[in-house]
Amino acid sequence: MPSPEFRLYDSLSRTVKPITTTEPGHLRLYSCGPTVYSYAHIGNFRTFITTDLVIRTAQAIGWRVTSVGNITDVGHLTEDNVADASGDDKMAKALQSKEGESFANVWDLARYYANAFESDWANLNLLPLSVRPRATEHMREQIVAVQALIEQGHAYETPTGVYFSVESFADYGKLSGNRDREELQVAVRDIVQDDNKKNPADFALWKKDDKHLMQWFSPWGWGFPGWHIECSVMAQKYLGDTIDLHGGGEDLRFPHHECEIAQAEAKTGKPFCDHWFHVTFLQVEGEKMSKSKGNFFTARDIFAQGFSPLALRMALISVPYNKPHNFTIQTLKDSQAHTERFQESLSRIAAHGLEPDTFPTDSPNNPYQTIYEEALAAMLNDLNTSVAVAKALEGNKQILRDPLTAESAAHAAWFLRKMNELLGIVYNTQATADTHLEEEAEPIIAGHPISELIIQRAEAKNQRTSPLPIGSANRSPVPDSNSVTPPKEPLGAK
RNA sequence: GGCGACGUACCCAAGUGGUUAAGGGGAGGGACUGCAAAUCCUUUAUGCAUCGGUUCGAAUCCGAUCGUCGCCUCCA
Repeated sequence: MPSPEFRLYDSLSRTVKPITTTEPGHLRLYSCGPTVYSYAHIGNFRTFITTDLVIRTAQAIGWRVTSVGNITDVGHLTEDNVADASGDDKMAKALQSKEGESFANVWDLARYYANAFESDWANLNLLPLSVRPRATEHMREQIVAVQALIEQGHAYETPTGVYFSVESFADYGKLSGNRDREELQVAVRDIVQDDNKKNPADFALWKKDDKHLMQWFSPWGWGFPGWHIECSVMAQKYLGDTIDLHGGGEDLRFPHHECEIAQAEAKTGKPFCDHWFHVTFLQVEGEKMSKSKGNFFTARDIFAQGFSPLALRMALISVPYNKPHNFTIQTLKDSQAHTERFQESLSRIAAHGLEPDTFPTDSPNNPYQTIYEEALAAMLNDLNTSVAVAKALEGNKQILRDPLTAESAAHAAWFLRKMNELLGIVYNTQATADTHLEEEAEPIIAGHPISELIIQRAEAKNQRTSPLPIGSANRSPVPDSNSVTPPKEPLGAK
């Protein structure tokens, strides 16, 4: 039986098109992960949940999925296009911040936040990825790739580092539309000019810097890799030269993904990836969420206000991934109520001796079959989560209306299992004792609207008061003892 | 300058040419209850930013206009 089409908007061709797999029924996808210099925020998770939904939807139509999502645990420069070596390093900066005081060094800091990230990941019911590579553990591969690019004439060494030559790769700009020379100049408008670069748009593959907090020895001396090289190298290592699908936040489209394409295709001469998805940035209470504004929330901030992780998950997917989504306290409250109604169904079903672990995987003549199929069809149509969630609620409403018998309870259990496999909003199958929330939840919701907290926080920020009203409560300044290991001497570290 | 998204009821939001414009929230009415909460039932857009066009037929396609927003810079 041919598998149904899984249609997804492709940023490269700018059309909605079916996902094709190199190997029939086997999807290989790469999703760009976070730089772990702080706790991941809800906008990060909109992106990661989108990848999770791609995986779940693919599995729902019987595909095998090999998923790779990196953790960037190298600081890089805050301004990656800046050619001089004076830019600040994200992780070094974090280490110098108030919260960073408790860490002995950047290695500890990265390890702590990477662990926190994986814990949030599980709490939000995200499926484990097949491979979760870290940049620091793939230094050799990155160095080898840079060497290859130099040998092929796509890269050159300068006194400050190694740069990729944009002119050597004709397709540079095909993803972002920054194709001609002049447009490119504007796209990278704020760069600091470095006379060592042949072209202002050339980007760093390796930075020479023997003062950097994280450094490795290379054929070009002590230094660290450019930001873009890790992803294309790790994607190709685990998924092959050509991968089926690649995604990330919309900010990564340019320059990050554009540079990944250039590096990967220049090196192998083969297409790197034919299908790209980008997740639109979240807004919060009608405003752009950004670090500089201080109105962003970590997942933990939301949990600390008494909202369940599944409620956050549901709120984040209530609007499709590629549409503007204004995240509000109202949506979060609604989602919390819906989550509780799923709980109600689960406990009624439990009265018939059925627990999620024992929910049937098969259920002939199930009256909920149609609703499930409608939800699946919505997901296959460019991840229409609004409709899929509506279907989950519709089915749940019917369950709550039904004075359950043993038979109808089994039908309901099947439905909830299938919806949960597809959307992950009914019950958590990923959280374990290791991923407990660090603090007991605060009383609740109504008295703590996020909108108020945003204002308080912004005011506090303006007045430079400390501690911040949000986030401080659940941010243990002292890392868990088991999450900190002595700084591991990495391969080639000085 | 480049790339892109959006404008549907009080609010969020689905809708990819064809019978009565999903779903959720809110609000009104009702059932249940000693009262309330919860729950259940029910009502709530002759209308889809504006104007023009294509069509037997358009919220859906095309054009123009107005408006809002995002990314390209730290950021997913």
